[in-house]
Amino acid sequence: MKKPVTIHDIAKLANASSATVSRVLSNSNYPVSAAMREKITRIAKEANYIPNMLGKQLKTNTSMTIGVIIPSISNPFYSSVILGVEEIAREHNYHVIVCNSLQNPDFELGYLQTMAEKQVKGIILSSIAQNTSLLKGLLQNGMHAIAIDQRIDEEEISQIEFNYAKGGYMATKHLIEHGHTRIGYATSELDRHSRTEIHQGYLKAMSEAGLKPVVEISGAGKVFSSSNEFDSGKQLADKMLERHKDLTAIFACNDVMAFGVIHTLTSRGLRVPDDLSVIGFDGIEYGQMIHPPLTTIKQPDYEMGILACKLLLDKLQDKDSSHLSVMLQPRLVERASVTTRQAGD
Amino acid sequence: MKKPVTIHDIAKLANASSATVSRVLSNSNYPVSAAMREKITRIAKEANYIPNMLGKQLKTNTSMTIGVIIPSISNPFYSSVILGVEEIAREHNYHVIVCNSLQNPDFELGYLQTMAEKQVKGIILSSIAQNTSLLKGLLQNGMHAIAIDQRIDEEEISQIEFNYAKGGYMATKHLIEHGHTRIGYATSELDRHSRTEIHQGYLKAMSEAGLKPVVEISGAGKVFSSSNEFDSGKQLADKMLERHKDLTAIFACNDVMAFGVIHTLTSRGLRVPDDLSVIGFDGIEYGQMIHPPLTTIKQPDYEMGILACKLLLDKLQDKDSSHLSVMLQPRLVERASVTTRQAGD
DNA sequence: TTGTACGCGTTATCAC
DNA sequence: GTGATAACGCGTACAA
Repeated sequence: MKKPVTIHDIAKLANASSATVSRVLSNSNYPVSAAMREKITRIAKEANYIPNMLGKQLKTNTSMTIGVIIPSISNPFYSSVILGVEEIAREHNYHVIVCNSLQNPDFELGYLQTMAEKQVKGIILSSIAQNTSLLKGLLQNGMHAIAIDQRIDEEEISQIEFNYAKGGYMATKHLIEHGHTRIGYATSELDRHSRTEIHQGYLKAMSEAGLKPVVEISGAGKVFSSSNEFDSGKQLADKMLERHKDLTAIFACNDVMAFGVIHTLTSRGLRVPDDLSVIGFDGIEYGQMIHPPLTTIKQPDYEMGILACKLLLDKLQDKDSSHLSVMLQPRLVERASVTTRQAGD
Repeated sequence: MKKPVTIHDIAKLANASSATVSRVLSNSNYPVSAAMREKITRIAKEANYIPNMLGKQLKTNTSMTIGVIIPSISNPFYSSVILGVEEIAREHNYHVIVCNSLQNPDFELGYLQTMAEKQVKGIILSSIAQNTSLLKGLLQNGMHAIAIDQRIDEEEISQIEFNYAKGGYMATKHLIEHGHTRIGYATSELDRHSRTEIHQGYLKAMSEAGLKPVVEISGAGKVFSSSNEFDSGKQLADKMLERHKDLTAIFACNDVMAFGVIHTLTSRGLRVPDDLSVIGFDGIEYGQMIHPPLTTIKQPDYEMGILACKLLLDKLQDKDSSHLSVMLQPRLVERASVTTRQAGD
């Protein structure tokens, strides 16, 4: 492990000053003679020169890095978001630091702190709960933030929202339009903005149609894991079936939970959608792989990541500090888990 | 956006030297009087001091960052790996930069390069193809690497391997032990080490039992996406059913592909496992959610991430440069997609 | 126990 | 067009 070669080493080899070398190697538009430029470029290549970004970043006060804080990468919704973020980041030579908060406020704070220490100037948040004080301080010190999938009451943060309420409304409406009147809603704890909104959408659609809502809420949501959500779905379906034997459709607050619901129904010998229709929410890829393929509401996850990263980089590069707020719209994905209610029901 | 406060600012406020401030705030064990220590700590807190890691890292030549290069985060196997990596990294105050190569060699090289420029000293690789030259150069300059899920012929790289051959053997054997004799193997292109190994395991088990192998290979694998794998599974199952009408079991090279196989079988009115048994490979969580729950071979993904990160941090911290190689073992997860062959078959 | 002064690798400012 | 030289924020010999 030899000592890394610096611009000074190159300068010596090229009989030039480190200033000139810097100008050439950093693609500055500062005038340098063609001959000198060629010479330095050649020598740098021969010497296998690797620029030390720490020096550059310290000087220019810009780390080419953005951070993303999400609940968990194991949630396919978020992994799609990340994929979108990274695509845009890569195009601009930025790197992405992924932080899984696992819904733990301490982890969130820790990540936020060390991110600031590493001079990360832009972050995309989808997990901050109530720790606004630290975040507020960072914003004043030049940090930029975009919030996705979550409402943060902070003037300086651009928001990429998703119309959860409308999504919830659309899903419920879809069932109603297929003749269903006894529709249950299975949801995890209503502790996040998104959850309450979907719930509201459901209630609104039911109310408009003059139908009586049937809501079943799962116990304290621990750390997100697909298995947990799946199990919740199974349990909620069990409860619903026992307490409301006349249901003809169930709306689950996310796709994995819908998988659980379908699992329970199938296990009990009920056919989906012939005996009961099921609709999910999220639009993850696995929805098409189960039986029957899941009808659901699609959240534009990948596009969300793309948009969030674009907005963030705009903020970082321009001095444009307009803090806009975008609202993405839900889309119904019709597959095969919903059918028109049978006359005999 | 005010100018950030540095140790010099703190020094002024505390009537101390920046050296003393540094010693206190960086938790050095250098002796500082209790009074002074308390004073500096207090003032730093009041001033909302945020250390600039770039300065520290430039000085000490250590970025507390590791990089992970994988094909795609959208593959649940890799997202589990990342979760494991990050858990260990967090415990040691390291950050994780996630790089999705999307199997694109140019992206891989680019990531490797900028990683080196950012003074990342450790990386976990699962995607490097043949670009050994750049990697080799970096290793000589103090970079440390761990390879997972892939064989890299490089003396200086620790490997965390998985016994794919044994996994393939176990899956096939499991079917044979359930009385199956006409067993098809559905696989994506045999372009990765893991793929060829599983294939070999299948062949070995078949050969030992004196059975004739039936292999169907999907066309050129583009970028990984669950949908693509799923579609491959559907198509391969179609082909198999047409060419080999007497099959009683199908082994798919990954779980998502098995989902596709099951989808095709179900669509054709065949019952799984009553008419045909299906076994997968990977052990992703979604396997338990489909119908029937998928019997599969479990790769310890999360544990792989944990182990990889531990090994890497050991390398970074100690000067211990022993390059060991670990081989993780497969485990059969029995669910409900395999059954004993019917007498009438 | 505390302070001074230098260097990490780079870019920016100013002379030439 | 080129070259000294001073920062950037921090850690750390070395001196006091």
